[in-house]
Amino acid sequence: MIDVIYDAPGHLIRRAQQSAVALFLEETAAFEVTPPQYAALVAIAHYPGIDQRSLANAIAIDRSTIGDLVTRLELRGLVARAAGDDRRTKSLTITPAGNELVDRIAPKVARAQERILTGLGAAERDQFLAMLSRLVDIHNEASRAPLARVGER
Amino acid sequence: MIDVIYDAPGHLIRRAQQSAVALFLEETAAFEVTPPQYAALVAIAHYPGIDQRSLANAIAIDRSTIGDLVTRLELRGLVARAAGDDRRTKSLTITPAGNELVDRIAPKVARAQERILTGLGAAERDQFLAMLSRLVDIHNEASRAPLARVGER
DNA sequence: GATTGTTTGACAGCGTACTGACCTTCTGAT
DNA sequence: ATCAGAAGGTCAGTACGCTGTCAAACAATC
Repeated sequence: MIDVIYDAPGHLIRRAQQSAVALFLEETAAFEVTPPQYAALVAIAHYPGIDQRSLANAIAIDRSTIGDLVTRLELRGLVARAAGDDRRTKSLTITPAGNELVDRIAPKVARAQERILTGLGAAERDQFLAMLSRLVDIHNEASRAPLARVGER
Repeated sequence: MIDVIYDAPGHLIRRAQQSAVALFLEETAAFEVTPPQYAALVAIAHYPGIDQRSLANAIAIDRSTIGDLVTRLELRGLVARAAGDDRRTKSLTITPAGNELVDRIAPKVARAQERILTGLGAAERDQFLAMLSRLVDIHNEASRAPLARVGER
């Protein structure tokens, strides 16, 4: 038995991530959207005109990953990319099709998030999420894609 | 504020995974080994002669990912790949260099795992890991790479 | 012993994540 | 007004994770 690995927090987190994604995709299969893509759509819908860098910060995605992700959303007509006032930036807005997709997929996403916590009671869920949030917060700067809420510097 | 995303278990798990990997790589930078590669090395060391499929199952890695991963370890001389008795299989063993690397890197890995839980007290760590293990266990079959310990069917 | 079905490993193709480098554009200090 | 430095976006390269497909080898059945 290689419990050194099975009990390692990092390994457990990796496996949790695998099943969380699997559950998300299972619930939302009809829509062909990945978790990061969904996060991007929601963020763009909330912050119309946001630039790519801020979007990446808002959903904790690496700056060199966000470009391709946006391209895929753009190709599907879910997002529009225009030149910003600052000509270095791209101004992102969600299209009607994108908005409709977000509305239709939201309940499925909620169900997936619900299912991820299957097995924990109500009180445990609160504890678990509180501890997880604390860890994520503490190590926010460790990753190359620290989360920075819109408006923060 | 897009709390719909910030509070979603899936998003928190994704960010936890990002920082867990970052902490691992930070601690073990000198060795140029990724978390999955380390898990593979440990598993091969524990189960000499293991085939690729069983290795993938033992560390919860997708079957179509394990081949490339083993190739990288092989190219670095950390693992040896030979034909198995069953000629479909490849029999994997760790090399002396691989063994030495595992020995030298182990304390760094332990420190990374320790750091991942920074911010939680001793009792909280136990609770957190217990809940995380339970979730991972419940959804084991949801992912394409369910963990199956060596010897299990 | 030939057929059927399963298992192993490999591969192509897509999406995410990160590193490091680059060009363009903007900002701030002088 | 100029120039150094910073910021936004892109790209090449590497690694992981998944889907789907394929050929080779094995197993089970008849």
